[in-house]
Amino acid sequence: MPMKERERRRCELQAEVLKALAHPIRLAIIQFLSEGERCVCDIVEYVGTSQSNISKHLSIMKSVGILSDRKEGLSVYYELKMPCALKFFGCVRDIMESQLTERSAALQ
Amino acid sequence: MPMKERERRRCELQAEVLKALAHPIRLAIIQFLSEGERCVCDIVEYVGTSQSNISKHLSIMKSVGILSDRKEGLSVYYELKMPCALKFFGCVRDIMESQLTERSAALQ
DNA sequence: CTAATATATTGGCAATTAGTCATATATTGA
DNA sequence: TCAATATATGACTAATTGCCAATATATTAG
Repeated sequence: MPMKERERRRCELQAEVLKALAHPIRLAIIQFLSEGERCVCDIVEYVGTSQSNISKHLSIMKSVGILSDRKEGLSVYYELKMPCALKFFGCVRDIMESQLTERSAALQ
Repeated sequence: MPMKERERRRCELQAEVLKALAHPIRLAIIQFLSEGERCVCDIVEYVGTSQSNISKHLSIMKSVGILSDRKEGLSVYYELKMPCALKFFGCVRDIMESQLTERSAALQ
């Protein structure tokens, strides 16, 4: 039997959050923020791309609730609101590793 | 200090896996497969889009190791290789709910 | 071999996304 | 008030993604 409308909407909402995670720069930011809140200038230095680019990625993650921000003087500090994301990355890493294992096994 | 090259590559690989998760139809398929392996025809019926569309989504997920497949006669059965994904969805749901709470609080 | 069925693939187009550059906004200090 | 600094936003382009329709491939039955 076909899926329910309610289920469909739930998937759409989840996909929005996941899309906001699914970018290498945004993952790097999350990784960096896992150590604690940081100002935009430090994130720019760490990731190594333009300030406007970082600012856009931050606003994408903030808009879905992954990050929160706090202004202090000229600086804006961002904080990770989704510590569980880090656990998940371990799971993603397992997938990647088993993939590598399979690929190298296929080469034997 | 700027992030290391190795770290950058790790983020790129992780982003590939996350991108393969970050689509409403693909999440619906994962949800469906969490109950056990299913053939393509059943997935098509459950999700309710074209067969070619489902087939493409399946191949995207298979290519990054989220799914595996097994052929039996005319049918191809897909299986979820990433049970941890389901745990993560609980975390995503928390984010979504706290977002809703904040939004409705903002309306008060 | 031929027809029927299940699945995969291809081409083309519309929509979305990522990045850059330039500019706007906000805060602070002089 | 003015200059300097940190961050955000808007316009634009290039690249990517998602979908459909049509077609290709593979398996089985007869």
